[in-house]
Parts: sequence; C-alpha cells; structure tokens
Amino acid sequence: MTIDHLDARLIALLAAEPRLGVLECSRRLGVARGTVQARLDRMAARGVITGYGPDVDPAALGYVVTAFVTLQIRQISGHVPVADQLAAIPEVLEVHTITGGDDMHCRVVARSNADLQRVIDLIVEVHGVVRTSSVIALDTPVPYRVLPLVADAPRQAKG
Amino acid sequence: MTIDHLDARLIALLAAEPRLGVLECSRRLGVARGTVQARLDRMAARGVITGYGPDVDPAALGYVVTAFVTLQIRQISGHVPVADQLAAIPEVLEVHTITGGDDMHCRVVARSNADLQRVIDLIVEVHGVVRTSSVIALDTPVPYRVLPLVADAPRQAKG
DNA sequence: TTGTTTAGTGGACAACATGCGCAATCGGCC
DNA sequence: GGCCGATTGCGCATGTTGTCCACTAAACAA
Repeated sequence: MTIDHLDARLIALLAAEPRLGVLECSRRLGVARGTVQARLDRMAARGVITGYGPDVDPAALGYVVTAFVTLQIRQISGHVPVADQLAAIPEVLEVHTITGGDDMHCRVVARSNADLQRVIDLIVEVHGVVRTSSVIALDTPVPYRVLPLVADAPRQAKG
Repeated sequence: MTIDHLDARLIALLAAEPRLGVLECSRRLGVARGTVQARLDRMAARGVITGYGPDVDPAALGYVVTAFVTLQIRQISGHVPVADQLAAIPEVLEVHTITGGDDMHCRVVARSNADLQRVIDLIVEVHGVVRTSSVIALDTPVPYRVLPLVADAPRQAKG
C-alpha cells in the first residue's frame, strides 16, 4: 500500500521535468526502460498517480483572488445536492465536508474582490445553504505540493 | 491576459487524455500541428500552464486523513519564518496567509487520526505559532479541478 | 535443497512522434 | 492596397514508443 524509493525518485524526476519520456527517465535513474514503464503502470493501476494533466494557474487566467468559504447547510436536505449545485459554479475549485461547527469548506477563486462577492452570492443562492463565512487568501507561502510527502513515504514504510 | 476557445479545448483534451502527443491533439482538434505547439508554448510562456507533473494521490500513499489547520502566529516574528518551518513538514501540503481572526490556513494530511495528532504537534512546535484550530475533511464531493474555470474563461473574455 | 514466482535486465523490431525549417495562405487592421 | 501575426501543409532526420523475447537475480514455500 506504499511506494518504493525508486518510485519516489521517478515521481520526483517527472515532477521536475515532466516532458521527459520513459527512455530518458530510465537513463537518468540508471535502470532499464521496462522497469520504468512497469513502475509507472503499477502506480497508475494502484491509483498513486491519477494523471498527468496540465497544471493550470487560475491567476494567469485572471482569477487572481483566492478565498476559502465555509458553509452551514440545512441538515435535512443532506450535503449531496448542495455539493452538486456548488460543483456547477466554475469558480468553486474544491469542496469538502468537514467536522466542527460548520459543514462544508470550499476553495473559490474570483477576478477581483468585487467579483468574489458575485461568486459568494452564487453560493448563498444554493438551495440548502444557510450561512457562509469567507476568508481571503492574501499570500501562498507554500503552494500545493506532494513531493516532500512522496520523498518521505518510502522511509515511513521501512521504519 | 486570458485564453482562447481553442486554448480551452486543448487544455480540456490534455486533461482528459494527458498521454496524448502534440500530433494527436492537432488531429482531434482539427488544426495544424504547429498551431497546437504554438498554443502550448504560448500558454506555458504566459504561465497559464505551469507544468505537466504527475498528479499524486496522497490517499493512495496511505495518507488517508486530510485536515485543515488554521493558525494564529506571534505577529512580531512575521509570517515568513513560520511558513518556512511549516514547509519543512512533508505532511503540510499547502499554506496560505489569510484575512480574518486567524493568520494562516494549512492543508495537512496524515496516515490516521492518531497520526494527525502527531502532525498537529509538529505544527504547534513551530516557533511563532500561538494557537491552532483543526477541522478534518470527512468527504470531498468536489475534488480540486480547474476545467470548468478553463471552459468559462473564453466566455468571460468575450462577454 | 529444489521448485516457483516476481522483478529486473538487455536487446531487437516496426511504427510513430518530435523538433525543425520553409513557403503559402488567411484574417484583421491602418 | 499593403502590412502583420497566426495558421497551414509539407518534408526531413532523429529519437521514442509499444511490444515482443530470453536471461538473471532474489524471495519464498514445500
């Protein structure tokens, strides 16, 4: 249920230079091409690697404002229909149900602070949403990353 | 500062089948190969596409618990040294500074609820952190996605 | 010990994609 | 009309992919 040191190196290599082919990877890692192919296939099959999609920066598209919105929902209706409606809003990038006083946690983006108000209004209009609370992300000193975790996973497995 | 409808289709296509080559993309989109290459180069240059790194699922690595931790920090020290120390913890996937009563917002993962306690302890030990508050993500009805935004961006530009 | 399974290696092959440059064409725009 | 950037269609040499194969090495159970 975990990964190898070679797996970790392979992921790190691909993360650093994603346009690399299988052959080039095998050369840099000092293993046979078939091994790299097998490892990639296995990790894809196990769900460790879910894809190689292009990483798009919303800020470069003009969505320079990021905010986190927590929701309280009418518990009668359940959270699934609410989530479905939230999913219909393009500016809602992510939705989680959470523990604590609130029920849901969303990441949203907008073109400006004024535009954020529009997006929040869309969320408030969702049937089942009772109350929202927003905080704006001012800066992102650590952008989303998995590499340190990947580098650590083999160690965790051994120890 | 925004993207084309063709750009959007190209990103959507690559997101759906990331292993596709440039030539195959050009065939499916009904344009010349050079056009696809030019578009990809331009989007990469503009920062719209930041990379093609392998998407790793922490859950598949055994990190099945996701939590959001908000921090209050000692304002004297500033947030940069705190962020640096947080960045040294592999389980901390993301850090933002935020508006509101708290100062920072982190996404963390752990192998279990008990393991989450260990990670939170690591965060509390960070010099400058005064108080933390955590919520656990129970479910993720909308996982992180940018495609709807990408599909919407050309429309926003026109209208 | 022996036999079995699994992972890795090194090599080969045809088919295909890539990076590159080039001339021609299209569309908008002054 | 004349200019410009974007796009097209083309060809070339080179490198890569997918897919075979036989062989070795290590782990493990009987």
